[in-house]
Amino acid sequence: MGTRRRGEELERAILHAAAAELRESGYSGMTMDRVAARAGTNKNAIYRRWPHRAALGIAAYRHLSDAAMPNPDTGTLRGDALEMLRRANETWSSPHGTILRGLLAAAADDPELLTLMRERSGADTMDRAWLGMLDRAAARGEAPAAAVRPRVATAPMMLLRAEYAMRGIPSVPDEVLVEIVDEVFLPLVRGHG
Amino acid sequence: MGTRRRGEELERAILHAAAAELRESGYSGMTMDRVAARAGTNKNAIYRRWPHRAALGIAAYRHLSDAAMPNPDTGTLRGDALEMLRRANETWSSPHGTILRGLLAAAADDPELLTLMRERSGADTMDRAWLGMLDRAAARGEAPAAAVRPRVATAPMMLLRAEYAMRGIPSVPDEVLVEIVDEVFLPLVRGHG
DNA sequence: GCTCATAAGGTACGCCGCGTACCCTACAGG
DNA sequence: CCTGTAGGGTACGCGGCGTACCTTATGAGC
Repeated sequence: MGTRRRGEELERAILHAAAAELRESGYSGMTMDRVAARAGTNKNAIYRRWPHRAALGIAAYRHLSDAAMPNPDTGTLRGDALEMLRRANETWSSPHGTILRGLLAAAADDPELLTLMRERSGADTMDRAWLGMLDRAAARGEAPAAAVRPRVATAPMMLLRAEYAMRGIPSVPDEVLVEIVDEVFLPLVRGHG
Repeated sequence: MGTRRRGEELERAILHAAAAELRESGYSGMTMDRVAARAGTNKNAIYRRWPHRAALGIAAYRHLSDAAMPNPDTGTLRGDALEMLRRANETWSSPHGTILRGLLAAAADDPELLTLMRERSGADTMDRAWLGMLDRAAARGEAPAAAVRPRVATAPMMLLRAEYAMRGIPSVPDEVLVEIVDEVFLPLVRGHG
């Protein structure tokens, strides 16, 4: 039977299969044998490309989510912040996020993987978006200029992340997001005046 | 040879061995066979008491750390907060903390284990300590009464936790703790006026 | 077209770790 | 003294990762 796949085509097939496994079984359930079987190939082809399961997991996750970065502009700082948190919450509580958390958990005792993850999960982009948002609010006179600081900008996402880590899993209720904004973020911004 | 250990004695021996393995190899390196060998017994005795590795890990961790809860009273809110963060940072960056993080990572996709962990890791006690601290500050007139809220009280620890999750591992530098206090916690409290 | 290095496919295997089964042996308590 | 219970010893099944080794297609270069 002709047509033996090669190079890029095969690579995409593997990533596709790995992503599907991730979706269905999470990272801890993604086995190399099943990925190989599903991609209609064998483990050799995989190990020739990625050194170990974790690397494949990360690559597949990236392939799975090319999440566009939000940049809301509701006109008020409160609205923008809430919107950002809600989108993040949606992303993280989706199957997507479950996978991401699984990966993170697996990477927790492997610094190398952790940095790989951070690079590829767009955390930096996210932080910059928050800072930009704060900056626009300051320009509108809605926030003191002194509040435009990384620590302030990243605080809400940090809190959301921590909330996920605390609760077992699925989704953080919307009230919590509102609390983070109204009881922490906005007072925090105000407090910098 | 006489003296075959039984019941509680044996149980303690197992926990002791498991704790030692945790210390030396972390959770991911703690194998049942080695725990059994080190305790001078066999896996049967272990599985008769704990249903799986994770349960033993948690029990051993608890056995390992009966961490006393701090309750600093430096006279200022800033001093108290910094002290609390520093102690937490010390705990978490010690071998102890590494183990705890390993356990947490392992428990990440198992809600049952997560709740078990939370119960036993004294997170609630910690939160109450922070709230008490805030309350005393309010009583001294150092903080507005409106700032005495759980979300506010737990924010610094949440941020520290998130900081650990972000960076690969070991210890969060002291400057970060200071930033959390000066750029987030204190402005946040002030902002509730 | 032919040749040949290269990459894919097939398969089996080593290793390790978890959890279980089975049988033997000490020991406590009646 | 006898017996049930719990500990000890050992072996094993299973699954998953990563590796080894050989066979087979394929496309690039002559």
